[in-house]
Amino acid sequence: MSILQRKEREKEEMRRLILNAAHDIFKENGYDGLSIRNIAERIEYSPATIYLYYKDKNAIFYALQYEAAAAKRDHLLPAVSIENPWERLVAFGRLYIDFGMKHPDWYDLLFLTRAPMEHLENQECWALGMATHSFFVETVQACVEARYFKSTDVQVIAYTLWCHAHGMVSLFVRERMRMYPPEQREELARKSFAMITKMAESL
Amino acid sequence: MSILQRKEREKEEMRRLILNAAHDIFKENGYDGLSIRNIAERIEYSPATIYLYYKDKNAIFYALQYEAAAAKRDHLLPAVSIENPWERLVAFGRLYIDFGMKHPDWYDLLFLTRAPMEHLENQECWALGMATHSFFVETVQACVEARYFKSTDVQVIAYTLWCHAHGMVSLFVRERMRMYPPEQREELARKSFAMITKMAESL
DNA sequence: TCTTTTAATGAACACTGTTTAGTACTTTTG
DNA sequence: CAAAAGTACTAAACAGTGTTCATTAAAAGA
Repeated sequence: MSILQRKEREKEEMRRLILNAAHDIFKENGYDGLSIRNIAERIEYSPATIYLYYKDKNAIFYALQYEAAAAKRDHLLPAVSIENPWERLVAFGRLYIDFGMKHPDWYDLLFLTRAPMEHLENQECWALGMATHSFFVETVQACVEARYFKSTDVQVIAYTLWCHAHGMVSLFVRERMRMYPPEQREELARKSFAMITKMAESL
Repeated sequence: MSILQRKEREKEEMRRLILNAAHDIFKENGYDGLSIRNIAERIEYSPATIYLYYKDKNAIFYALQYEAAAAKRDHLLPAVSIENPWERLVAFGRLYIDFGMKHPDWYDLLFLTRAPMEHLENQECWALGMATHSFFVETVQACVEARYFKSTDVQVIAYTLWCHAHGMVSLFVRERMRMYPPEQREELARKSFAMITKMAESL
């Protein structure tokens, strides 16, 4: 039976080898610069071999997306341990935006890339993202229960805050802020975050 | 001299013929389904001919983006004539979101597609977009002057509102709202818009 | 009419994702 | 141990993509 285990382990190692190569190329050249053929070249196998370990390029995309989701979760982790719900919410928001600004490629992969989501073959990634999202919603819930807001509609509050943060990051990532000089952009983002938190206080 | 005029006119007609074909294919199959070769096939010319009228595929992308910007401006036009600045601002926001929801492909082209913006060869489109944006900022300015807000930082207010609207539309367009059942999504967007306007009132 | 300029294209190049037939090696079976 | 079965891998091909260039056909100017 051990021989099957070894084969299984080797298969897993090969999958990792491919994914690591994909990850490196993605970091160097973005998703546009990532092709089955340059993955194959980097790991010194033929392009056809990759199809023995991943169904198609989408499968590799999904695997990368999972890595991005894990990186995002790790980035947001420091907020989890904050006791006070309002402070936790603010820290979460700040870290979310920080993640997007520092890792535009990963944010892109998670939220901006047109992906064939309808098949939801990407269950693990979706589950991970949902867990993070749930934590966010629960924090809003805690704030509501502690009467930090006048409104009690948890879903709408959470959604509204998320839209604002996502809007900021995606306008930044996709370079749609050219009307503001580069050095002003981060300041604007900071001020806008301060404004939305102030607005939320009297919500 | 008239012969040169005719040539110029014919050149312009050919550019329109190409762009109309591109526009049709884009509407039918999205930007992914748009290729130089299927444009050529539709207008019954060889692919190489297209390069006599457009530098490359990016040039066609820019031309389409301009059409999208014009469509957006037209969609927002009804708000312009509203006298009261606050009502004008609310109408503008509502129409902006409405445009994005009804024409996801165009919104995509304008704000979500990764485009080589750095060369800003797309001056006309940028100018058109800026004009629309300026109108928005001016409306915020008018609201500030009429003391609809406590804050007087026009730029930050405008940016914050834009981020929220853009966040809503882009999460919708890129299908990142699967945690909410489809019939709930529009309602959530409506409620969130109501919430941000209420927040803005006491801003 | 002859020459020059212009418009259009066929064919090629260098890519892309993906499939398939066939080879070489490993494991299992007789 | 040798033959059969199964597995890992790849070369080559297919159908696409954007783009370039030499060549041809037509129009314009002399």
